[in-house]
Amino acid sequence: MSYAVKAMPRPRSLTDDQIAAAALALTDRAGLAALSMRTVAAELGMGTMSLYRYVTDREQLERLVVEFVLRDVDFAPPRDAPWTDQVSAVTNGIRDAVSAHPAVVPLFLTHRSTSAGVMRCGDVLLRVLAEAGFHGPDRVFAFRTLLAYLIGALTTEHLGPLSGPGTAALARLPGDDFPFLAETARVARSIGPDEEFRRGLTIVLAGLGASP
Amino acid sequence: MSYAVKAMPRPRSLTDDQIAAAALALTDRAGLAALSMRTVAAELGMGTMSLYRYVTDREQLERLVVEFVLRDVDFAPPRDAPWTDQVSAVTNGIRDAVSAHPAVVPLFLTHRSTSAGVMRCGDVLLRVLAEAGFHGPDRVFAFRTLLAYLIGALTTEHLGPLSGPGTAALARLPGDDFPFLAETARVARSIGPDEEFRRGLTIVLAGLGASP
DNA sequence: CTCGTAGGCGTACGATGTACTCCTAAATCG
DNA sequence: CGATTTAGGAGTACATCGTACGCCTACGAG
Repeated sequence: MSYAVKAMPRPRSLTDDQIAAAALALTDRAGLAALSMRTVAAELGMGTMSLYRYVTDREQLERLVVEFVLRDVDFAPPRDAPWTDQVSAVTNGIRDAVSAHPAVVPLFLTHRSTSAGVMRCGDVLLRVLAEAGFHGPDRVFAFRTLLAYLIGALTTEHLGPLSGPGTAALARLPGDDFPFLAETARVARSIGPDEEFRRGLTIVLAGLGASP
Repeated sequence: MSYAVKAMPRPRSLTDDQIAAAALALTDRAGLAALSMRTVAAELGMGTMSLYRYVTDREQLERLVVEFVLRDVDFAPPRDAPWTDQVSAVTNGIRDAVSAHPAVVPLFLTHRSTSAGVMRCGDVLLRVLAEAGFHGPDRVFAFRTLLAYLIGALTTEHLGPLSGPGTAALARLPGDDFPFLAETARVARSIGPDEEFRRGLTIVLAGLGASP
């Protein structure tokens, strides 16, 4: 051990961001089902098993993608605006970043609790709520309600937006089986996803404002 | 063709319900990851490919499970109660049925738009909203917001209830990185999933009541 | 009893995640 | 400058998945 104690050969040729970008590009282009170790490795121009030098798991690969998408979120809620506007800013920022890549929405659900980016989102949101006067259990309920709405809205938007084919199929139903569903679907077809999300968020915020 | 026009040999030995019950039992016992064509067939005591006589797809298998779980929902909202109570009754009924089988929650997201049971839930909810005076786009927004909350709450509850290990891990964080998250997690540890769901629903209902 | 339908299932194929093992590129130190 | 050492790159292989295909046979109607 007299020499060569610190040999650091073959520097890593890939950064996490390069891997995440390749995986995200692939997913955007061919859908989440096309995301696999083999396809990502191919996208990076390397052998399948080489990818395992940079990533221990398929799960960690997915985490990289989640982190990568969330990095574009702007976390600077206007500090002197009403707290509802601040919550709106943060929530809309997250939603805009995520729904720019619809195919990866399911990954956010799976890795919700193990991603630093997701936790940063949560922390910012909780800070706004704390400054708005939410404390103790009330803050927990407010936070989880917002989170549930955000996750649910992203999910429904991803696998069946109002203006998409699912709603169209419902509207085409003969009115007998599910009359209200059919009628409402006809109204819903003309509503875009942005308006839907913002109106829903307004409803939740109104509910939050009613209690404290 | 003079005879044997109606030969119906070998009657089906399995009902949809039997298949769904077997798949559900398996999933409850061993988790959603253990649900596969082979395991369900084995649970039913038959060969793998025999299952395909009753089910065209893995997807249809999952739909059977969804339908089966939803059949236990009681759709009889108290007709002379305030509409908020009626919405609560329906929503809580769905949530109770689904969260009795936590492992299948992801299936509800995947098959949300292709299951008769799910559509029945939607129709009942829309009827209550219509009778409460919601019309046109307002009804759409109210419906989708409730749906988003329900789906989001089920999801978050499934893969990380407040009283679970995820929250505990957050509470153990050194306060430096995500101070609000850590502090809030400490408060949240003592909140049960039932209370969380009901309080969140109350918030959403308050928001719905504020607008019309 | 006969016959045709449809249930039961064994085999096989492509895709997936990943463990194991090898070869070799390259940075550091003598 | 060359030797040494460590880590990157990759081929092979295996278990598991969904499922297409085709064979055999149980069974009920005639």
